[in-house]
Order: sequence, then structure tokens, then C-alpha cells
Amino acid sequence: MDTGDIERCSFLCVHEDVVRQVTAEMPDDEKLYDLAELFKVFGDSTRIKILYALFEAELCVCDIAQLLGLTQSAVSHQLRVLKSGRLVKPRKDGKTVFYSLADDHVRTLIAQGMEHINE
Amino acid sequence: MDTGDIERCSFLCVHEDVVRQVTAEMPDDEKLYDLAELFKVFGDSTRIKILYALFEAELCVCDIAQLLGLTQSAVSHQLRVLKSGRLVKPRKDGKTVFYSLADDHVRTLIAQGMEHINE
DNA sequence: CTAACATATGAACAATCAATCATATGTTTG
DNA sequence: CAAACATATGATTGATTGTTCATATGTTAG
Repeated sequence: MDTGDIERCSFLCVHEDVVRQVTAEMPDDEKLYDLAELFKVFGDSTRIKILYALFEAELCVCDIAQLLGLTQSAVSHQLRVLKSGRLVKPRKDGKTVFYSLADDHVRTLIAQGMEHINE
Repeated sequence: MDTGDIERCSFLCVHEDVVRQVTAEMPDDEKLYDLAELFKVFGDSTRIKILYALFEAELCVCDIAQLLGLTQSAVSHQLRVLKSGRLVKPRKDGKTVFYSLADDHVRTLIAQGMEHINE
């Protein structure tokens, strides 16, 4: 509830003014939680590979499975995660379901990440 | 080793030409793995909070602990993760260690993430 | 309708991980 | 040097998660 008189950092070296200022500027906990959830979706190499593959073309589940050497089931499970994070969107055509990137944030985010990786 | 004649997607619906093209464009596995590792660092609400706090000001471990209502130990552990991902950098001043954002990719990535969250 | 196919879903298990507790390292003060 | 403080580290544990296997749903062809 409050950050009261618990025995955390008992011997406070805290710079109170700065802490108070930063506290005021922090977004809602819920927003920060959602943000972490979003990044969590990117935080798996299988999902990253799927997203990267979808950079190039719309693909069906079976394509992706073949492409990455994975089970159809594994791919389907991960697509579910990506879909619920609104990173990919499905297009149904008969029995097969084609997936593509949901919007350009995905591209931008991954590109930014790559930049960081490459120093 | 190879994506050979295993019983994956046994009854291939694969669109071979597209798959071959996408395969050619895929970055190295290692790069993709590193990228996932990077996002994994962002994929925890505690670490996101720490990063967001450092948006505003340079803070010491104790400040962050107080700010987020966490143990000094927990914060230190997470700072270690953030540091090894080169997202934050330490500055030592006597006993206390001040942390700040390592570079602007962090800001950009988080901002992009927030945009996605907010539709 | 039935068989074959493409995808989705559920349960289970191994692996990963964040917080906690205890303790170690390193720094300043007296 | 010793005591107090600030941070770091190691081991443990409960919770989360990605893959697998089995099976269900849904769609097309005969």
C-alpha cells in the first residue's frame, strides 16, 4: 500500500527530493505492467524468428514450421501469443491461415533492437 | 542440422518458393537469439520500472529500492541484468553507485513500446 | 457423409527466472 | 584498525513458460 517504515534500505541514503520528483513522473503501474508484457512477447527467439520471417512475406502456419524446423503445434502456440499481443494478424483462406505483421510498430521495435545489438 | 525429411508438417502444404525466399533473408540465428535476449531484459515489470525511473534522473540503488518499494537486493540483482544488457551504466561515488541509462536506444525502444500499448 | 488435411487447444514436464535471505565486498568515518 | 554503511553476490524456492504429445475443431474434396 505505502512505502512506509518497513525495513527496506534501513539506513536511508535516499535522495528524497529526486525520488519524490521521479515518483511524480512515473506512469501508472498498469501501463508499466502492460509494457513489460509486450516486451516479454518479443523476448523469445522462436517468436522473434517468426516475426522476422513475417517481415518478408505473409506465411501460413505450416510454412513457418518448415522454415524454422519446428512442430506445427509449437508454431501455433507461439502465434497465439503473438496474436494476443497484437503483433500479428491472421487471414483465413480455406483450411490454411496466413499470418502477417499487425502493424509497423513491430518492424520499428525490432529494427531499434537490432541497432542496439549492433552497438 | 537440416530441415530434412522429419515428420514435421508431414502433409506439406508448404509454399516452397516463398519459404525459400524468406529463408534467404533471415539473419543469423545468433543475431536473432541476441535480439530475443535483449527484449527479454525489457520483459519484466520491475526492470521496466527501473528504466522508466532512470528516464527522469540518475539514481542510486537505495533510491530505486525506496521508489519502487523493493529490497536493496532485488534492485541490485535487476540492475545487474540491465547492466549486462548494456541498458544502464553505473557511476561510482564513494560508497554509493549511481545508475543512468546507457544510451538513447533505451528511451526510443520504450517509447515505441508505449505507442504500441496505447494503440 | 467421410476421409484427409490445416490449424488450434489442453495437459504435462523441464527449464528459466525473480524475489528472498544470508553473507561478502568495498568504502568512509572516527 | 574497527564500526557503519552501500552495494554485490550466492543459494534457494515458487512461479512462469516453451515444447511435446495427444486430441479437438474446422475446412475441403470425393
